[in-house]
Amino acid sequence: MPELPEVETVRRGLSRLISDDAELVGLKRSPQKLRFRFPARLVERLQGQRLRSLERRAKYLLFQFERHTLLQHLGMTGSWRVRPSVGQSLELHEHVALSLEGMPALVYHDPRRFGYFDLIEREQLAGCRWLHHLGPEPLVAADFNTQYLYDISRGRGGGSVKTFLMDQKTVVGVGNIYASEALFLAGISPERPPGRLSRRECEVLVESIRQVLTQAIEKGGTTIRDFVSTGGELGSYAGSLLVYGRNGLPCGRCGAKIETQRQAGRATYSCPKCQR
DNA sequence: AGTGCGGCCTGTCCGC
DNA sequence: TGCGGACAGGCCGCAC
Repeated sequence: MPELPEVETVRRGLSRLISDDAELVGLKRSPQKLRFRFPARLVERLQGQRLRSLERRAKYLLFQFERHTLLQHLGMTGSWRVRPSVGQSLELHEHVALSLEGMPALVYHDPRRFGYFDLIEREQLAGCRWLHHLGPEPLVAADFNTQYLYDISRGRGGGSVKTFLMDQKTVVGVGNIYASEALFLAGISPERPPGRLSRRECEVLVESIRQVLTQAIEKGGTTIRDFVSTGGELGSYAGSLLVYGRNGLPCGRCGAKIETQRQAGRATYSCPKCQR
C-alpha cells in the first residue's frame, strides 16, 4: 500500500483523533505473526504510558510514548481504522487494537501481513535496525537537494535510476508508483544509470520528487486498490497519475503510448518520447 | 560494495 | 464455474 504520501495521510488522520497525552489503557493483539514477530512483552511494557505524539520517519509511523516508541510499518496492505470499542475478539485480518483513554479504539488491519510492529526505547530510536541506514526525508530541503543527489549518484554506473530512487538509502518514502511519476515529470528515462545524471538533471529530479509527493499528500494519497485512510477515505491522487498503470494509453504531454517494463521485479511505466 | 532476487502473505483478476 | 498463474503500493537477507 503505502509510500510516503499514504503514510503521512494516515499519520495526519490518526493525529487528529488522538487527544493530548492520552494514556494507553489497553492493547490487544492477534496470535498471528505479521511479517516479523511482535516484540516481547509488548503489552506489559507499554501499558499505562502516555502517547506524546505520532510522528513519521520514511514510511514508518512512530507512536511516541513516554519511554518507548511503538514503530509501525504498513507493509503493502496495512491500514488503521477506528472502532467505537473492541469486542471480545479481533475480526478477520485485524492484528492490533490500541485503546487510548478518551477515544475510540484504533485497530490495525492487514490482510497480507507484510506490516509489522516494534517497540524501541526512545533514546535508541535513531540507531535502531529499521531507521539507522535510511537516507534523507525528501520534503526536508536542507537534507535532500541537488548537491546531495548528485554526490551520492556518482560512481553508480550499474543499475537504473528508478531502482536507485526506490532505495531507501538514497531517499526515503519513494516507492514504485512515485518513482515512475517523478521520473516522468523530470523527463528522465527510468533505465538511465544514476552515475550519468547531470547536475541539472539531479536538480530537476529533486524538484519532481518533491512535487509529486507534496501533491499526493494534498490529495490524501493514491488508492489503487487497498489504501484507505483512517476515516475510510480513499486517496484521490490515482486520478492524477501521469504514467503509473497507464500502459498503452496516450501520454498526456505528447500522445505517445505509455510503455511498461520490469525493473528489479517491479513494473515501471514511462513515456518513450518524453523521457530520455 | 553495489545489485538483483527470493521470500514473506492474501486477495484479485485474467485467460483458458 | 473452476482453476492455475501472474501480479499487487515494501523491504530484509542473502548470493553473486
